Amino acid sequence: MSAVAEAAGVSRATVSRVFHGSTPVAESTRDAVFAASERLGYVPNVMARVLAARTSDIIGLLLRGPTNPAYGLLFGELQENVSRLGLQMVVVAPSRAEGANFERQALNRLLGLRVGGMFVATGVIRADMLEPFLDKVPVVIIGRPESHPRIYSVSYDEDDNAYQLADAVAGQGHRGVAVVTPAGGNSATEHRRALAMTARLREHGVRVHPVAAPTFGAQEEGAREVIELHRAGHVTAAMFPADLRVLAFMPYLREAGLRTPEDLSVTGCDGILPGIDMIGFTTVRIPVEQAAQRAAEVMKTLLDGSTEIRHERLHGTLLPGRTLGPPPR
Amino acid sequence: MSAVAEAAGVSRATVSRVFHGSTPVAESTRDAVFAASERLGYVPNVMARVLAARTSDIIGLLLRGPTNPAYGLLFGELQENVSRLGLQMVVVAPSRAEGANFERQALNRLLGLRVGGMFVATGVIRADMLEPFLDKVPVVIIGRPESHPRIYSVSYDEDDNAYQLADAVAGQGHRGVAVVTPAGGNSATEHRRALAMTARLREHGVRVHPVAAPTFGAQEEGAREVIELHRAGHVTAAMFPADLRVLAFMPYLREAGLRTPEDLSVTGCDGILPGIDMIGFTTVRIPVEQAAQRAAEVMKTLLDGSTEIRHERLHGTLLPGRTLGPPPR
DNA sequence: CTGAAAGCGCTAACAA
DNA sequence: TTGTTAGCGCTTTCAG
Repeated sequence: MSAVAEAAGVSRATVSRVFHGSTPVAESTRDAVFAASERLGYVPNVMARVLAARTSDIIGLLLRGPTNPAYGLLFGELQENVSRLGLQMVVVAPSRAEGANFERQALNRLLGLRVGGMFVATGVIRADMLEPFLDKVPVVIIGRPESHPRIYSVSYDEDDNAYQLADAVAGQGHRGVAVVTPAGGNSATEHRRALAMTARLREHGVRVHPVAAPTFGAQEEGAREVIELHRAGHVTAAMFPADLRVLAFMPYLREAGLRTPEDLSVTGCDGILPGIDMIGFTTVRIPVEQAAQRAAEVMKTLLDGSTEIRHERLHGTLLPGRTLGPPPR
Repeated sequence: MSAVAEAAGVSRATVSRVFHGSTPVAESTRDAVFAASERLGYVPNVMARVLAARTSDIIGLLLRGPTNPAYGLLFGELQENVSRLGLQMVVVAPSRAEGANFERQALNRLLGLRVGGMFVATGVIRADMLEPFLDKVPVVIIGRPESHPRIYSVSYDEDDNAYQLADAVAGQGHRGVAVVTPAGGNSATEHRRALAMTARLREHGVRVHPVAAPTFGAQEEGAREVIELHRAGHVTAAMFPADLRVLAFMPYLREAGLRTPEDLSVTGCDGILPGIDMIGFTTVRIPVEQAAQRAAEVMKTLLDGSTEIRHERLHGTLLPGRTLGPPPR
């Protein structure tokens, strides 16, 4: 910076002003500074800037499982929206290699960077873990229903998603349906979806057979039970709380010599997977793009001093596919 | 920090030592410091630390298109490997909203953070753009063939991938094949794959019909031409340089009333998409996990002072699927 | 509109 | 093993 200042024949303070200053700078000086920094290849040191300014326009994203296409999409969309608003974004992902409280580690990594705001898109960090930082950093939780009175959240209306699917299944005339139901501790979202599906189906007078799917990460959990239920003539359709689960289920179906929807209808949820339309899943598409946009907008207002806290819920849209048909006669 | 120091009855330097110091600290003092910082909720300021130490163990990842599942997977795997080696990682993604040279912007964001090392996983940043920083920061390019004498790279052997697929297609007895060939400026990788496929097919004595696919992002580019070529009886198979392109092609195929592989065989490349096996694409699976592992290991040695530069190429494995069969008679 | 000077929170010799 | 003392590169009053 001193080099640039010297080359441009001004003080360091002026260089600073040219780059970020609120104070006006003479056109000529500005040009001189830009020219000099260009020539010298000057890249401002963000660390020093943040340290001195005690504030940062870098906002952090705590992202669970970038491997999951739904999170990948969220990342991409947030990035677009955030930079459209003139903010910067860096991302950290928790890693199991970081030990027991690995999500905590990732959170600290972000906090250590003294980000100016935080997006939290992970199921496991609990709201009260964030509490100590609320005074220092605006936080927006994305994708997970949250009702903390001091934390803004933008999430999906999972109940509505489930209802849409349940209505579609019931509407086809199915009277016995398997609902794969993951434990709450593993995926709050999937758990909730499954419960909502079950409730709605019952309202329709459908006989529901819940299938437990306790293990985290084992997407095929419950597959055999579903097949059994079908064999025994108890169900003509199976509802899964996530597309990836349907995907994992298909080989079992094929192995059992069954076809969908002729023998058994199946539905998923998410609608994000590229090619989902090709495979033809009946599913609900969650509005990731919209969530990203809202989250970015909200962050902006929060950074601008707003203190209004809301918990927004976005609606998904039913994606009719060929895996849902009427029950076999 | 001063607060902690005071509470623990030591100097700030000692607090610093307890947290990161190479110098030994008495057990008792260490405990006192930890106790105090726990009580006061002290989170070290990474910015200040980096500024003072002039070095950082945070390594940055410049990631193109997190929306693409292949990049998402790379992100996830890198994160695991990196933290297993005791390093931290932050990620930035270029955003088109950042204007013309948006990749440049993202690069600067990373440089501004004064990361201790950089992974570059994006097709567009040219090696010579990185040159000015090579002295300051070790750089590892991932996924893109690179031969810069000062930049380490870990990439996929795209020629070999293409050969495997071409051999499989030729082996089925196809004598006329369409190869969708994107322009080099858009995706160097896909361009290279297409050229290699073409060359290999020709070695097998196959008649190749290149189909230009100039537009970036329009995955369905070339679809109609392929259909035409088939209609005219020129080709019995179509090779695409990426799975996503195959995916985009399928609706056209269906619309034309054609089936695969009975009427037309198709192959892709990447093998990353969840459900790819279900769809049954014939493709090559690129070894993302292995690339991530190597990249992390290499980064570690580079940070430890190694200066050895190599350009590693990893082999993919053929994923036979049901979209490739013998030509119709 | 611009310069001087005082830090931001921390590390790294150098002494003790 | 610990404290003292300079900074790291930048921002921000406060005067001019």
